[in-house]
Amino acid sequence: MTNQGNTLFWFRRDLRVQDNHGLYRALTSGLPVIGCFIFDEHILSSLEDKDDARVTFLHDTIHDLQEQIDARGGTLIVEYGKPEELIPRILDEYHIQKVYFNHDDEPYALQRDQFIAEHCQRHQISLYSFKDHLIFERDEVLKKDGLPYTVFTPYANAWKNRLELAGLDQDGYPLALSAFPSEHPSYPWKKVNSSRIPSLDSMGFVASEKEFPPREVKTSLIRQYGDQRDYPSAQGTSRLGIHFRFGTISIREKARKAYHLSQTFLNELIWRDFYAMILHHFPHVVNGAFRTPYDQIEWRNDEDDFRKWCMGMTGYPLVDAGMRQLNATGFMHNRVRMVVASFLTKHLLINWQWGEAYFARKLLDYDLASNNGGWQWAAGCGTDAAPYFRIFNPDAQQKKFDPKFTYIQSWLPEWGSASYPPPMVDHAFARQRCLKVYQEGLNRSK
DNA sequence: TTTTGAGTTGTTCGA
DNA sequence: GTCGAACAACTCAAA
Repeated sequence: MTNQGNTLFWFRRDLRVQDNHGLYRALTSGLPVIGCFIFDEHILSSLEDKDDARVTFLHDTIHDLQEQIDARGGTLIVEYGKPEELIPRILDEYHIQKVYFNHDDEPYALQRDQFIAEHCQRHQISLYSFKDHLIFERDEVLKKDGLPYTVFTPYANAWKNRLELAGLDQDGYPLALSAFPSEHPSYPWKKVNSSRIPSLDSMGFVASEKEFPPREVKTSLIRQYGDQRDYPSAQGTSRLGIHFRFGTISIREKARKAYHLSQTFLNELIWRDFYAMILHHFPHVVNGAFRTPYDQIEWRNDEDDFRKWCMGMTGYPLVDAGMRQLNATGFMHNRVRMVVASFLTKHLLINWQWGEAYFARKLLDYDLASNNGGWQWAAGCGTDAAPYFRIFNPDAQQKKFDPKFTYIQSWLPEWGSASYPPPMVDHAFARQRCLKVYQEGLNRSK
Protein backbone atom coordinates (compact mmCIF):
# COMPACT_ATOMS: atom_id res chain seq x y z
CA MET A 1 0.00 0.00 0.00
CA THR A 2 2.63 2.54 1.04
CA ASN A 3 4.68 1.76 -2.05
CA GLN A 4 1.79 2.66 -4.28
CA GLY A 5 1.91 6.29 -3.29
CA ASN A 6 -0.94 8.64 -2.54
CA THR A 7 -3.83 10.47 -4.14
CA LEU A 8 -3.91 14.27 -4.07
CA PHE A 9 -7.22 16.12 -3.99
CA TRP A 10 -6.71 19.74 -4.98
CA PHE A 11 -9.45 22.03 -3.62
CA ARG A 12 -10.08 25.15 -5.72
CA ARG A 13 -13.63 26.48 -5.88
CA ASP A 14 -15.23 23.53 -4.10
CA LEU A 15 -14.26 24.26 -0.51
CA ARG A 16 -16.33 21.69 1.31
CA VAL A 17 -16.17 18.03 2.28
CA GLN A 18 -19.88 17.29 1.87
CA ASP A 19 -21.27 16.38 -1.55
CA ASN A 20 -18.03 17.11 -3.38
CA HIS A 21 -17.85 15.07 -6.58
CA GLY A 22 -14.11 15.06 -7.16
CA LEU A 23 -13.32 14.51 -3.49
CA TYR A 24 -15.66 11.51 -3.43
CA ARG A 25 -13.85 10.07 -6.46
CA ALA A 26 -10.48 10.69 -4.82
CA LEU A 27 -11.59 8.97 -1.62
CA THR A 28 -12.64 5.93 -3.63
CA SER A 29 -9.47 5.92 -5.76
CA GLY A 30 -7.85 3.09 -3.81
CA LEU A 31 -4.98 5.20 -2.47
CA PRO A 32 -4.78 7.30 0.71
CA VAL A 33 -5.89 10.88 0.08
CA ILE A 34 -4.07 14.08 0.95
CA GLY A 35 -5.90 17.37 0.42
CA CYS A 36 -4.31 20.61 -0.67
CA PHE A 37 -5.31 24.22 -1.22
CA ILE A 38 -3.21 27.00 -2.71
CA PHE A 39 -3.71 30.69 -2.05
CA ASP A 40 -2.92 31.62 -5.64
CA GLU A 41 -0.39 34.42 -5.85
CA HIS A 42 -1.42 35.18 -9.44
CA ILE A 43 -4.99 35.87 -8.33
CA LEU A 44 -4.29 37.51 -4.98
CA SER A 45 -1.68 39.90 -6.40
CA SER A 46 -4.25 41.20 -8.87
CA LEU A 47 -6.65 42.28 -6.10
CA GLU A 48 -6.60 46.01 -5.47
CA ASP A 49 -7.81 46.19 -1.88
CA LYS A 50 -5.73 45.05 1.09
CA ASP A 51 -8.91 44.45 3.06
CA ASP A 52 -10.61 42.47 0.27
CA ALA A 53 -13.28 40.57 2.18
CA ARG A 54 -13.16 37.62 -0.20
CA VAL A 55 -9.64 36.82 0.96
CA THR A 56 -10.84 36.89 4.58
CA PHE A 57 -13.73 34.63 3.59
CA LEU A 58 -11.32 32.23 1.87
CA HIS A 59 -8.98 32.26 4.85
CA ASP A 60 -11.81 31.54 7.31
CA THR A 61 -13.15 28.83 5.02
CA ILE A 62 -9.80 27.10 4.63
CA HIS A 63 -9.37 27.13 8.40
CA ASP A 64 -12.74 25.39 8.83
CA LEU A 65 -12.02 22.95 6.01
CA GLN A 66 -8.69 22.00 7.56
CA GLU A 67 -10.38 21.34 10.91
CA GLN A 68 -12.95 19.10 9.27
CA ILE A 69 -10.31 17.12 7.43
CA ASP A 70 -8.17 16.88 10.59
CA ALA A 71 -11.20 15.51 12.42
CA ARG A 72 -11.45 12.78 9.77
CA GLY A 73 -7.82 11.82 10.37
CA GLY A 74 -6.54 13.54 7.24
CA THR A 75 -4.46 16.52 6.19
CA LEU A 76 -5.12 19.66 4.21
CA ILE A 77 -1.85 21.10 2.95
CA VAL A 78 -2.24 24.86 2.56
CA GLU A 79 0.31 26.95 0.69
CA TYR A 80 0.67 30.46 -0.71
CA GLY A 81 2.31 30.87 -4.10
CA LYS A 82 2.12 29.86 -7.73
CA PRO A 83 0.27 26.62 -8.48
CA GLU A 84 2.59 25.80 -11.39
CA GLU A 85 5.50 25.71 -8.90
CA LEU A 86 3.76 24.38 -5.79
CA ILE A 87 1.77 21.50 -7.28
CA PRO A 88 4.84 19.81 -8.85
CA ARG A 89 6.64 20.17 -5.51
CA ILE A 90 3.73 18.63 -3.60
CA LEU A 91 3.43 15.78 -6.13
CA ASP A 92 7.07 14.96 -5.55
CA GLU A 93 7.22 15.46 -1.80
CA TYR A 94 4.14 13.34 -0.97
CA HIS A 95 4.64 10.56 -3.55
CA ILE A 96 1.46 11.38 -5.42
CA GLN A 97 0.34 8.84 -8.03
CA LYS A 98 -3.11 10.25 -8.76
CA VAL A 99 -4.38 13.83 -8.82
CA TYR A 100 -8.08 14.63 -8.51
CA PHE A 101 -9.84 17.95 -8.82
CA ASN A 102 -13.10 19.48 -10.05
CA HIS A 103 -13.55 21.36 -13.32
CA ASP A 104 -12.96 25.09 -13.35
CA ASP A 105 -13.70 26.57 -16.78
CA GLU A 106 -12.62 30.17 -16.25
CA PRO A 107 -9.92 31.16 -18.75
CA TYR A 108 -7.14 31.49 -16.18
CA ALA A 109 -8.05 28.16 -14.56
CA LEU A 110 -8.05 26.33 -17.90
CA GLN A 111 -4.55 27.55 -18.62
CA ARG A 112 -3.36 26.65 -15.09
CA ASP A 113 -4.87 23.18 -15.27
CA GLN A 114 -3.47 22.57 -18.74
CA PHE A 115 0.01 23.21 -17.38
CA ILE A 116 -0.58 20.80 -14.48
CA ALA A 117 -2.02 18.18 -16.85
CA GLU A 118 1.10 18.31 -19.02
CA HIS A 119 3.32 18.06 -15.96
CA CYS A 120 1.41 15.01 -14.72
CA GLN A 121 1.64 13.35 -18.09
CA ARG A 122 5.41 13.81 -18.21
CA HIS A 123 5.73 12.26 -14.75
CA GLN A 124 3.30 9.36 -15.29
CA ILE A 125 0.87 10.72 -12.74
CA SER A 126 -2.81 10.11 -13.46
CA LEU A 127 -5.08 13.13 -13.49
CA TYR A 128 -8.86 13.03 -13.06
CA SER A 129 -11.23 15.98 -13.23
CA PHE A 130 -14.97 16.08 -12.49
CA LYS A 131 -18.02 18.25 -12.82
CA ASP A 132 -19.01 19.66 -9.46
CA HIS A 133 -19.53 23.41 -9.65
CA LEU A 134 -22.43 23.32 -12.10
CA ILE A 135 -25.41 21.05 -12.63
CA PHE A 136 -24.96 20.85 -16.39
CA GLU A 137 -21.87 22.21 -18.10
CA ARG A 138 -19.92 22.43 -21.34
CA ASP A 139 -21.69 20.26 -23.97
CA GLU A 140 -24.28 18.66 -21.73
CA VAL A 141 -27.19 20.81 -22.92
CA LEU A 142 -27.01 21.51 -26.66
CA LYS A 143 -29.50 22.18 -29.44
CA LYS A 144 -30.56 19.33 -31.71
CA ASP A 145 -28.03 20.49 -34.30
CA GLY A 146 -25.24 20.08 -31.75
CA LEU A 147 -24.56 23.79 -31.33
CA PRO A 148 -24.84 25.65 -28.00
CA TYR A 149 -27.96 27.58 -27.09
CA THR A 150 -27.70 31.35 -26.99
CA VAL A 151 -31.24 32.10 -25.81
CA PHE A 152 -32.11 31.36 -22.22
CA THR A 153 -35.68 30.06 -22.39
CA PRO A 154 -35.13 27.17 -24.84
CA TYR A 155 -31.89 26.39 -22.97
CA ALA A 156 -33.77 26.24 -19.67
CA ASN A 157 -36.41 23.95 -21.20
CA ALA A 158 -33.77 21.58 -22.55
CA TRP A 159 -31.94 21.78 -19.19
CA LYS A 160 -35.07 20.75 -17.30
CA ASN A 161 -35.71 17.87 -19.72
CA ARG A 162 -32.16 16.71 -19.22
CA LEU A 163 -32.55 16.95 -15.43
CA GLU A 164 -35.50 14.62 -15.47
CA LEU A 165 -34.09 12.28 -18.09
CA ALA A 166 -32.18 10.20 -15.54
CA GLY A 167 -35.35 9.76 -13.47
CA LEU A 168 -36.39 10.62 -9.94
CA ASP A 169 -35.38 9.08 -6.64
CA GLN A 170 -37.86 7.60 -4.16
CA ASP A 171 -38.49 11.05 -2.66
CA GLY A 172 -39.32 12.54 -6.04
CA TYR A 173 -36.07 14.42 -6.64
CA PRO A 174 -34.03 14.15 -9.84
CA LEU A 175 -31.26 11.57 -9.59
CA ALA A 176 -28.94 14.08 -11.25
CA LEU A 177 -29.08 16.10 -8.03
CA SER A 178 -28.12 13.22 -5.72
CA ALA A 179 -25.35 13.94 -3.24
CA PHE A 180 -21.92 12.31 -3.38
CA PRO A 181 -21.22 10.60 -0.03
CA SER A 182 -18.62 12.18 2.24
CA GLU A 183 -18.81 9.78 5.17
CA HIS A 184 -17.72 6.17 4.98
CA PRO A 185 -15.57 4.18 7.44
CA SER A 186 -13.27 2.91 4.72
CA TYR A 187 -12.44 6.26 3.18
CA PRO A 188 -8.68 6.54 3.59
CA TRP A 189 -7.57 10.05 4.43
CA LYS A 190 -3.85 10.27 5.13
CA LYS A 191 -2.11 12.16 7.93
CA VAL A 192 1.13 13.85 6.94
CA ASN A 193 3.25 16.64 8.36
CA SER A 194 2.62 20.00 6.78
CA SER A 195 3.14 23.64 7.59
CA ARG A 196 0.54 25.99 8.99
CA ILE A 197 -1.97 28.03 7.03
CA PRO A 198 -0.25 31.22 5.82
CA SER A 199 -1.50 34.28 7.68
CA LEU A 200 -3.47 37.00 5.90
CA ASP A 201 -0.69 39.40 6.83
CA SER A 202 1.99 37.25 5.19
CA MET A 203 -0.02 37.34 1.95
CA GLY A 204 -0.37 41.12 2.06
CA PHE A 205 -3.95 41.36 3.34
CA VAL A 206 -5.75 42.47 6.46
CA ALA A 207 -8.88 40.95 7.93
CA SER A 208 -12.14 42.47 6.71
CA GLU A 209 -14.97 43.41 9.04
CA LYS A 210 -17.62 42.63 6.43
CA GLU A 211 -20.32 40.10 7.29
CA PHE A 212 -20.74 36.92 5.33
CA PRO A 213 -24.16 35.46 4.62
CA PRO A 214 -25.08 32.06 6.12
CA ARG A 215 -24.93 28.88 4.07
CA GLU A 216 -28.51 28.01 4.81
CA VAL A 217 -31.61 29.43 3.21
CA LYS A 218 -35.06 29.21 4.75
CA THR A 219 -37.68 27.09 3.02
CA SER A 220 -40.12 29.98 3.34
CA LEU A 221 -37.73 32.26 1.45
CA ILE A 222 -37.45 29.85 -1.47
CA ARG A 223 -41.23 29.36 -1.48
CA GLN A 224 -41.84 33.13 -1.61
CA TYR A 225 -38.82 33.87 -3.81
CA GLY A 226 -40.84 34.52 -6.98
CA ASP A 227 -43.02 37.12 -5.23
CA GLN A 228 -40.39 38.77 -3.05
CA ARG A 229 -37.12 38.79 -4.95
CA ASP A 230 -37.72 42.08 -6.76
CA TYR A 231 -38.12 44.19 -3.63
CA PRO A 232 -34.71 45.29 -2.38
CA SER A 233 -35.98 46.25 1.08
CA ALA A 234 -37.35 42.74 1.66
CA GLN A 235 -35.06 39.87 2.63
CA GLY A 236 -36.34 38.11 -0.47
CA THR A 237 -33.13 36.79 -2.05
CA SER A 238 -30.92 34.00 -0.76
CA ARG A 239 -27.49 35.72 -0.82
CA LEU A 240 -25.96 32.33 -1.51
CA GLY A 241 -23.82 33.69 -4.37
CA ILE A 242 -20.58 33.79 -2.42
CA HIS A 243 -21.07 30.17 -1.36
CA PHE A 244 -21.71 29.05 -4.91
CA ARG A 245 -18.62 30.98 -6.01
CA PHE A 246 -16.29 29.25 -3.58
CA GLY A 247 -18.17 25.96 -3.38
CA THR A 248 -18.82 26.29 0.33
CA ILE A 249 -22.23 24.82 -0.44
CA SER A 250 -23.28 22.24 -3.01
CA ILE A 251 -25.22 23.47 -6.04
CA ARG A 252 -26.95 20.08 -6.19
CA GLU A 253 -28.14 20.37 -2.61
CA LYS A 254 -29.68 23.81 -3.15
CA ALA A 255 -31.22 22.82 -6.48
CA ARG A 256 -32.74 19.77 -4.79
CA LYS A 257 -34.19 21.99 -2.11
CA ALA A 258 -35.67 24.42 -4.65
CA TYR A 259 -36.92 21.71 -7.01
CA HIS A 260 -40.42 21.34 -5.56
CA LEU A 261 -40.60 24.81 -3.99
CA SER A 262 -39.87 27.44 -6.62
CA GLN A 263 -39.44 27.37 -10.39
CA THR A 264 -38.21 30.96 -10.21
CA PHE A 265 -35.44 30.04 -7.79
CA LEU A 266 -34.49 27.00 -9.86
CA ASN A 267 -34.38 29.24 -12.93
CA GLU A 268 -31.75 31.41 -11.25
CA LEU A 269 -29.57 28.32 -10.82
CA ILE A 270 -30.14 27.54 -14.51
CA TRP A 271 -28.97 31.06 -15.38
CA ARG A 272 -25.76 30.25 -13.56
CA ASP A 273 -25.22 27.14 -15.71
CA PHE A 274 -26.27 29.11 -18.80
CA TYR A 275 -23.69 31.88 -18.42
CA ALA A 276 -20.94 29.40 -17.52
CA MET A 277 -21.83 27.49 -20.70
CA ILE A 278 -21.77 30.73 -22.72
CA LEU A 279 -18.31 31.56 -21.37
CA HIS A 280 -17.11 28.07 -22.25
CA HIS A 281 -18.34 28.21 -25.86
CA PHE A 282 -17.86 31.93 -26.52
CA PRO A 283 -14.70 32.94 -24.62
CA HIS A 284 -14.55 36.19 -26.59
CA VAL A 285 -17.15 37.60 -24.16
CA VAL A 286 -14.33 38.17 -21.65
CA ASN A 287 -12.83 40.83 -23.91
CA GLY A 288 -15.82 42.24 -25.74
CA ALA A 289 -19.49 42.07 -26.63
CA PHE A 290 -21.14 38.70 -27.26
CA ARG A 291 -22.74 40.45 -30.25
CA THR A 292 -19.67 41.98 -31.81
CA PRO A 293 -21.45 44.86 -33.61
CA TYR A 294 -21.99 46.40 -30.18
CA ASP A 295 -18.23 46.87 -29.87
CA GLN A 296 -18.71 49.73 -32.35
CA ILE A 297 -20.64 51.88 -29.88
CA GLU A 298 -18.84 55.13 -29.13
CA TRP A 299 -18.94 55.26 -25.34
CA ARG A 300 -18.55 58.63 -23.66
CA ASN A 301 -16.43 57.07 -20.88
CA ASP A 302 -16.39 60.26 -18.82
CA GLU A 303 -14.19 59.59 -15.78
CA ASP A 304 -15.93 62.12 -13.53
CA ASP A 305 -19.28 60.56 -14.34
CA PHE A 306 -17.87 57.13 -13.58
CA ARG A 307 -16.55 58.34 -10.22
CA LYS A 308 -19.98 59.71 -9.28
CA TRP A 309 -21.57 56.39 -10.18
CA CYS A 310 -19.00 54.46 -8.12
CA MET A 311 -19.53 56.65 -5.06
CA GLY A 312 -23.31 56.66 -5.31
CA MET A 313 -23.56 60.39 -6.11
CA THR A 314 -25.64 60.32 -9.30
CA GLY A 315 -28.67 62.07 -7.82
CA TYR A 316 -30.89 59.08 -8.65
CA PRO A 317 -31.68 57.63 -5.22
CA LEU A 318 -32.18 53.98 -6.22
CA VAL A 319 -28.90 53.99 -8.17
CA ASP A 320 -27.04 55.67 -5.32
CA ALA A 321 -28.52 53.44 -2.62
CA GLY A 322 -27.40 50.41 -4.61
CA MET A 323 -23.85 51.67 -4.99
CA ARG A 324 -23.67 52.59 -1.31
CA GLN A 325 -24.86 49.10 -0.37
CA LEU A 326 -22.22 47.59 -2.64
CA ASN A 327 -19.42 49.76 -1.28
CA ALA A 328 -20.39 49.17 2.33
CA THR A 329 -21.19 45.46 2.27
CA GLY A 330 -19.88 43.84 -0.91
CA PHE A 331 -23.46 42.96 -1.82
CA MET A 332 -26.13 44.60 -3.96
CA HIS A 333 -29.70 43.42 -4.40
CA ASN A 334 -30.24 41.83 -7.80
CA ARG A 335 -32.99 44.21 -8.94
CA VAL A 336 -30.77 47.17 -8.08
CA ARG A 337 -27.81 45.63 -9.92
CA MET A 338 -29.90 45.84 -13.10
CA VAL A 339 -30.84 49.45 -12.41
CA VAL A 340 -27.28 50.67 -11.73
CA ALA A 341 -25.92 48.71 -14.71
CA SER A 342 -28.53 50.14 -17.04
CA PHE A 343 -27.79 53.62 -15.70
CA LEU A 344 -24.03 53.34 -16.22
CA THR A 345 -24.25 51.97 -19.73
CA LYS A 346 -27.35 53.69 -21.11
CA HIS A 347 -27.65 56.97 -19.20
CA LEU A 348 -23.94 57.71 -18.82
CA LEU A 349 -22.80 55.82 -21.95
CA ILE A 350 -19.88 54.30 -20.12
CA ASN A 351 -18.51 51.01 -21.45
CA TRP A 352 -20.14 48.12 -19.63
CA GLN A 353 -16.66 46.69 -19.05
CA TRP A 354 -15.90 49.52 -16.61
CA GLY A 355 -18.93 48.51 -14.57
CA GLU A 356 -18.06 44.85 -14.89
CA ALA A 357 -14.60 45.55 -13.48
CA TYR A 358 -15.98 47.61 -10.60
CA PHE A 359 -18.39 44.82 -9.63
CA ALA A 360 -15.53 42.32 -9.93
CA ARG A 361 -13.59 44.34 -7.40
CA LYS A 362 -16.43 44.89 -4.96
CA LEU A 363 -18.84 41.95 -5.05
CA LEU A 364 -18.29 39.19 -2.51
CA ASP A 365 -20.22 36.85 -4.81
CA TYR A 366 -18.26 37.89 -7.92
CA ASP A 367 -18.19 35.19 -10.56
CA LEU A 368 -16.68 35.88 -13.96
CA ALA A 369 -19.31 34.11 -16.08
CA SER A 370 -22.39 35.44 -14.27
CA ASN A 371 -21.03 38.97 -13.84
CA ASN A 372 -20.02 39.20 -17.48
CA GLY A 373 -23.35 37.77 -18.64
CA GLY A 374 -25.29 40.16 -16.43
CA TRP A 375 -23.41 43.22 -17.62
CA GLN A 376 -23.72 42.27 -21.28
CA TRP A 377 -27.42 41.76 -20.76
CA ALA A 378 -27.73 45.20 -19.14
CA ALA A 379 -25.78 46.85 -21.94
CA GLY A 380 -27.90 45.06 -24.56
CA CYS A 381 -24.90 43.41 -26.23
CA GLY A 382 -25.34 39.98 -24.65
CA THR A 383 -27.21 36.77 -25.33
CA ASP A 384 -30.60 38.37 -24.77
CA ALA A 385 -32.11 39.17 -28.15
CA ALA A 386 -34.37 41.87 -26.72
CA PRO A 387 -34.00 45.25 -28.40
CA TYR A 388 -31.54 47.79 -27.06
CA PHE A 389 -34.13 50.53 -26.60
CA ARG A 390 -35.20 48.84 -23.38
CA ILE A 391 -33.78 51.51 -21.05
CA PHE A 392 -34.57 51.39 -17.34
CA ASN A 393 -36.10 54.53 -15.89
CA PRO A 394 -34.47 54.75 -12.44
CA ASP A 395 -37.40 56.73 -10.98
CA ALA A 396 -39.99 54.34 -12.36
CA GLN A 397 -37.99 51.42 -10.96
CA GLN A 398 -38.00 53.12 -7.56
CA LYS A 399 -41.77 53.64 -7.66
CA LYS A 400 -42.32 50.01 -8.57
CA PHE A 401 -39.83 48.27 -6.34
CA ASP A 402 -39.08 50.63 -3.44
CA PRO A 403 -42.29 52.71 -3.28
CA LYS A 404 -41.84 53.74 0.35
CA PHE A 405 -38.13 54.55 -0.03
CA THR A 406 -37.35 51.91 2.61
CA TYR A 407 -34.29 50.52 0.85
CA ILE A 408 -33.18 53.99 -0.24
CA GLN A 409 -33.33 55.43 3.27
CA SER A 410 -31.40 52.53 4.76
CA TRP A 411 -28.42 53.07 2.44
CA LEU A 412 -28.70 56.77 1.63
CA PRO A 413 -29.31 58.66 4.87
CA GLU A 414 -28.86 62.08 3.25
CA TRP A 415 -31.56 61.42 0.65
CA GLY A 416 -34.07 64.28 0.75
CA SER A 417 -31.67 66.64 2.54
CA ALA A 418 -29.87 69.64 1.06
CA SER A 419 -26.59 67.73 0.81
CA TYR A 420 -28.04 65.19 -1.65
CA PRO A 421 -27.15 66.15 -5.24
CA PRO A 422 -29.69 66.75 -8.03
CA PRO A 423 -29.80 64.19 -10.88
CA MET A 424 -26.51 64.32 -12.76
CA VAL A 425 -28.31 63.88 -16.09
CA ASP A 426 -31.91 64.31 -17.18
CA HIS A 427 -33.59 60.98 -17.83
CA ALA A 428 -35.48 61.91 -21.01
CA PHE A 429 -32.37 63.55 -22.48
CA ALA A 430 -30.12 60.61 -21.57
CA ARG A 431 -32.61 58.15 -23.03
CA GLN A 432 -32.68 59.92 -26.40
CA ARG A 433 -28.89 60.29 -26.42
CA CYS A 434 -28.50 56.58 -25.72
CA LEU A 435 -30.83 55.53 -28.53
CA LYS A 436 -28.93 57.76 -30.95
CA VAL A 437 -25.45 56.60 -29.93
CA TYR A 438 -26.41 52.91 -29.98
CA GLN A 439 -28.07 53.32 -33.36
CA GLU A 440 -25.01 55.05 -34.80
CA GLY A 441 -22.68 52.39 -33.39
CA LEU A 442 -24.71 49.55 -34.83
CA ASN A 443 -25.03 51.27 -38.20
CA ARG A 444 -21.26 51.70 -38.30
CA SER A 445 -20.79 47.94 -38.05
CA LYS A 446 -22.96 47.26 -41.11
C1' DT B 1 -34.91 25.61 -46.78
C1' DT B 2 -38.30 28.39 -45.30
C1' DT B 3 -41.39 29.82 -42.09
C1' DT B 4 -43.18 30.85 -37.74
C1' DG B 5 -43.38 32.03 -33.03
C1' DA B 6 -41.15 33.87 -29.31
C1' DG B 7 -37.76 36.35 -26.61
C1' DT B 8 -35.82 37.32 -17.72
C1' DT B 9 -36.47 41.15 -15.15
C1' DG B 10 -38.90 47.85 -19.71
C1' DT B 11 -40.85 52.50 -20.94
C1' DT B 12 -43.80 55.68 -23.06
C1' DC B 13 -47.82 57.23 -25.16
C1' DG B 14 -52.47 57.76 -25.90
C1' DA B 15 -57.05 56.12 -25.36
C1' DG C 1 -55.28 54.98 -12.72
C1' DT C 2 -55.21 51.32 -16.28
C1' DC C 3 -54.39 49.05 -20.48
C1' DG C 4 -52.62 47.81 -25.04
C1' DA C 5 -49.64 49.06 -28.58
C1' DA C 6 -45.36 50.87 -30.20
C1' DC C 7 -40.64 51.14 -29.60
C1' DA C 8 -37.78 48.98 -34.52
C1' DA C 9 -37.73 45.87 -37.04
C1' DC C 10 -33.65 41.57 -34.72
C1' DT C 11 -32.28 36.88 -33.70
C1' DC C 12 -32.85 32.41 -32.45
C1' DA C 13 -34.90 27.70 -32.19
C1' DA C 14 -37.62 24.40 -33.99
C1' DA C 15 -41.00 22.64 -37.04
